[in-house]
This record gives sequence, C-alpha cells and structure tokens, in this order.
Amino acid sequence: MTTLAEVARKAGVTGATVSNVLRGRGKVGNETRERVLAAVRELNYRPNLTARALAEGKPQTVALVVSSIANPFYPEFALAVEQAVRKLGYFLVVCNTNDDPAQERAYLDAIVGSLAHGVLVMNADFVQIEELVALRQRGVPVVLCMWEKPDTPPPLPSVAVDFFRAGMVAAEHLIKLGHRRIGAVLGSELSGNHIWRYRGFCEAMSRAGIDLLENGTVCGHDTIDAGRNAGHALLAAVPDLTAIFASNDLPALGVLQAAADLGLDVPGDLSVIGITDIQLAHQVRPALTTVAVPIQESAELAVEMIMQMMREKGPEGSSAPAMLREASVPRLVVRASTARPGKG
Amino acid sequence: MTTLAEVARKAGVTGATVSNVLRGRGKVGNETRERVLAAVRELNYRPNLTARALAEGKPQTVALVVSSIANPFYPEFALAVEQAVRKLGYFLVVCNTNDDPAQERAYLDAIVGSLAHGVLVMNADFVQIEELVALRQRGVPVVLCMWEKPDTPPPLPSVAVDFFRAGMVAAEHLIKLGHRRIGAVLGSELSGNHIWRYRGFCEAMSRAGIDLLENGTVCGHDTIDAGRNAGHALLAAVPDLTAIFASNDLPALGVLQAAADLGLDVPGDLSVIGITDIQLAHQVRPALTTVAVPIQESAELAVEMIMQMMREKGPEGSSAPAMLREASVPRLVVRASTARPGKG
DNA sequence: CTGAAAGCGCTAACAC
DNA sequence: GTGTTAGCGCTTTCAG
Repeated sequence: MTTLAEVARKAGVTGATVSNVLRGRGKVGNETRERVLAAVRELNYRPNLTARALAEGKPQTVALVVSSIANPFYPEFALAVEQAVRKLGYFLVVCNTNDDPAQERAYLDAIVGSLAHGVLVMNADFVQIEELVALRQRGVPVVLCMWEKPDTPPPLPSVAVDFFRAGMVAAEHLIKLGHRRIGAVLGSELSGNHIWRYRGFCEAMSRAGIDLLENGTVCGHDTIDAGRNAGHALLAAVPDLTAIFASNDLPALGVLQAAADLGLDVPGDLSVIGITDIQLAHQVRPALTTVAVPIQESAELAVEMIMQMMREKGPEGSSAPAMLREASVPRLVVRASTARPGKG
Repeated sequence: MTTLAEVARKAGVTGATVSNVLRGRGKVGNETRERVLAAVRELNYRPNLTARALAEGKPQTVALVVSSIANPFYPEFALAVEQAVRKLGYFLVVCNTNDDPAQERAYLDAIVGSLAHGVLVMNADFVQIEELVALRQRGVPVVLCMWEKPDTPPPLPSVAVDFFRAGMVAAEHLIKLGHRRIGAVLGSELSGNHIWRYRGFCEAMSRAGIDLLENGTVCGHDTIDAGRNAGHALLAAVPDLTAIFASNDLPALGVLQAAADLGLDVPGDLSVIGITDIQLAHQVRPALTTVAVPIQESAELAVEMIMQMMREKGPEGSSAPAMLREASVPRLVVRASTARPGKG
C-alpha cells in the first residue's frame, strides 16, 4: 500500500506538504503541487482513511441502526440516508439489530469505539432508548429518524413526522368517499407505535360524527402477513364493512390479500387505505391508496441534524440544534384501492 | 473517551497488559486480569476500533457493493451477508453505487484507502469489472456473489448459482403441467445477465419437443414495471399463451399485474412462474410459483470466501481459495400462480 | 508474567 | 511556502 511518505519522497517534499495539497489546506507552491499530484497519480496513492480518522479523532462514517432490514420500508429510507451522507463525504454503516438487544448493544459499543461518528436510528420503538441516551451522554451524536409521538418530547434530537395528521387524512378520504362503516387494522399494539395514526383516524371519524364500529379495530404487527390475519379477523367480526383503514402500508397490503382470499372486490366491495407510500404500494394490484410520508425529506433532515451535531463539541453541544424538526405533512395519494361504497 | 492508557493507569499496569487481557493474548496473572477487568468496567472502556484497525493494518469491516438498493432482492441478500460477517466480528459497510460509475469509483477508492478489508459485489454486471480486478491486484480481497455465466470463468473469486438449471426447472414445471404455448419475459437484454436462465428454459422446451413461440420472448429490465410492460406486449403479440416464464421474480410479478389489468385469471387463464423466490413472491396474490435460489447460502459462501482471502497474504493469495464455489441447486416452489392449462 | 518502546499512516501546530 | 515535530489509541515484539 502506497503511503503518504512514499508520495512525499517521490515528489521530493515532506509529508505535510502532500497532506496539504491533497486537502487543499495551507499554501502550497504551484509547481510543488504539480509535482505532488504527479507522484500521487503515478503511485496510485489513496489516503488511508483509518489513519486519517485516527489522527482527526473521528471516523468518516455514520451508522444507521435499524431493527429489521426485512421491512421493505428500510431500504427506501436507507437509500435516502446513504445518498445524503455520501454527498457530505461520509460512509454509511448499516447496523441491523434484528430486534435483538444483545446485537444492538454490540453495535452501540462498537460505535462508541468509534465505528461511526454519528448514529441515525430508524425505529426508535424497537430500540433500547436508554442505551441511546447513554450513548449520547458519552458524546456520540444520535438522532431519531421518525418520531411519531407528538405528545411526548423525544429524549433525543429527532425528526418528527405528523402521523396523527396522516391518520386523519386517510380517514377523511374514506369519509369523503361516503364510507361510514370503517374498520381499522393497526400495525402495532393499540398503545404502540401507531397509536397516533389511529388517534388521527378516530379524530376524523368523530369530527364527521361517525361512530367507531364495535370490534372494528384489530391490532397486529407491521407486516403483510399480520395485516392479512387482521383483515380476516376484522372481516369476520364485522362483515358489512365498506372500508378499512390500515395504520401502515404493509398491513394494508395484507388486508388486500385477505380481501382477495375472501373473493371480495377491492375497491368495489371494500376500500382499503394505508399510510407511508412504500414502493410496493403502487406495484401491487389493485394499487394501494395511501398517505405518503416524506421519506426522503425525513432522511435528509436527519442527516442534516446529525452533521450539525457532529460538527459541534461535547456531549450536549453548546449551540445545540433544535431537538425536534418536523418534516412536511403527509399527503394523500389516491390509487385504485379506494372508491365510493356500494359499487360492488 | 476513555483510552487504553487510562484503564492501564487505573489498574496500575501498562497498556500492553490491558491489551493482552482484552484480547486474551499472552499470559496474564489472574489477579492482574481481575484488576484490569474491573478498571475496564468502572471506566466503561470500549476499545477504539479505528486505532486498532490502524495498528493491525486492517479494518474490521467488509463492504457490500450493490448497484441498486431499490431492488427488493438487495435487502434479503444484505441481511444474510450482514449476519454472516457479524458472526465473525466484522461490520458491514453498504456501498450503493446507484449504477453510477463515478460513485462506484469513489467507493472503491475509499476501500483501497482501507474503508473495508474486503469487498463483496452483488450484481457483477452493473459494475465495472475491470475496476474490481484492479482492486484485487492492489491486494484487496474481492468476491462476486452471484456468478451466473457457466460458460465464462469469472475474473474474480465468485460464488456461482446454477441459473441455467433454474431456467430448466421453471420450464419443466410448466411443461409437466401440460403447457405448450409458453412465452418468456426476460429481466435483461437477451444477451444480458439473464441469458442462462433463458437458455435453461429453451433447453427444457427443446428436450420436450416444444417449439418456441414466434415473438414469444420479450426483453426488459429487472423490475416489476418492466415486467408489466413486457407482459402486456407479450400477451398482445401472442394472445393464446397459456403460460409465461419470467427470468426473475420482479418481472414475474409485473406479468401478474399485466394479467390482472387484462382481466385474465391467474392461474386459470394464464400460468406465471418466476425465479429467485424473494419474499414478495409469497406476499402477493396470487402467490407466485417460482424457482428458489439459495440466497442465504450464497451469502454465507461468499462471506466464507472473503474471510479466507482476508486471512491470507498478498494480492494473489498463496494458497488461493477455489476461485469458484457453487451454491446448491435452485428448487421449485409451487404456489398459486401456476396450474394446468385450459382451466379458465 | 509484565513493562518499555516502536510504530501503523496521517494531521496539525508551529518553526524556518 | 515548506519542513519538523508531535501525537491519535492501539498492537506487538522484545526485554526483564
């Protein structure tokens, strides 16, 4: 491996000068610069990032902690994050905890051990928040990427997405279409991560003067399979439903499948709406009507925040960045899974 | 940040000793060890990976180069890779080139600059192979993860998957079901990446004495959308098709959509089969019959190879590992998208 | 068994 | 403008 020193020798200068021309710092004579550049080219020199990181005291990497790489939402977000950090010269290290606290702990330890300069956390709920707070106290910049609890201030810098609003928008769409008997499928416990989406749904319903259905809400997980099960359960419990609100696209897709299993026509017999607008939403048939969440924007905001924190000094950052930045509001994307009721 | 030295001071020993107890090297007195461990715990010490990497001359990371994180196959493979490398104490750095040679170059430069100790490349065709070969010559371990060209020996260590066989298996399934008028949708150019899958398909057809249809093959990209377009084109050109072979699951899913668009019942009017068995395949309705490729196994083989290479010395590794290791054969997974013809 | 010392390759003051 | 000089935090011979 060619080193700085070899380049320096070949160019007849000292290491400091090479470093200077490479990083554009300090003043370097024009002809010297040329000589150095030539040597670099000739020797095919590439600076050793590890050494640089050690010398600078910080690695050029940002970590993205995700609980499950299996959720298709993950790559879309990761891609956005990767591009944002790359634009700033950083690299992305993926930390897939697989919902395993031990695995998560291992990653966080590595991060403290300067695996990464900053950490982005995707699904704060599946993660040991206290561990993250401890990490932050040790001086590691941390930001939560999708805070969805408007009632509680996040324990760490976060980007918030208004999922309450998303829930409302979804419900309003259904209501405007004329639906009254609307069921709900949640991708989390009732008290879990999706609670505000559901509250938004309920709010819209009550504003419209529509009562929630008895047994009209089924909770599950944030997966297609769970959504399918929930869909079946819901449809069995309340057969005359005309629409189903799902708290996320994955379960919504599952509901679509349940409808197919039962021979129900969507949207003729049943309308279905989700939240997020993952790619799959438009790739499935019927294409899913959903409330699009600003994925890319959230990723960019999160990266912006982490960069700012990384630029700053100690644990608590003297000129601390706003602890909460809000991404723009979710917006309705009408596709083929919703229609006026009774068309079937 | 607590350092080795601080721990050493606190334990009343020297750095070397701390290092020894931490890594289990050398002999350390039992009581000394205890003292050191106590200090470590007390100070919450975590070794600095950057410094360690510098001192050891190699980072604890492996890079995975992918051309497009958008392909849903990516996360499944990445997950398998991530878990395999983690098990060995390495970290995964994701390098998403986005099909941009400049971006790819930037990553490879960084890797030479010891971003990673070894590189796994997923989609060799979308990548500048020569660059990878150059990388290898500079001493960086590189392995190609899914070599699918049985006729050309790979230019680099690779794990091969028998896609020719996969194509045959798919076709044979259709044929055994009684189909004769079978179209093909390719997720690449005819001469492109999926050629061997297609050749396998053709081979099975000819062995069964079935002629390929005139205009019965449409080429496109490896995406759902392209598959849908191809499906429409194919169905328009050869309306009396009873089955379609797709060279990959994504295009197969697109064909499913095209069928839905046209009001065709699958599998009543049309059978569809894909290759790979990505998760989506069973999440879609009708669930896709496909030929499962050993994703996890390939990932593990690839990781095994890269680890072996990393253990060895120079560019060409004295006791070079087999340059080609083959993953087990693809196997048929029958689901709901195929049936005997003429049931519609 | 434990300590001392010499780097790994690069950066960052500060001299010249 | 360019060279000198210290490290960054850890590993690793090699003495003692």
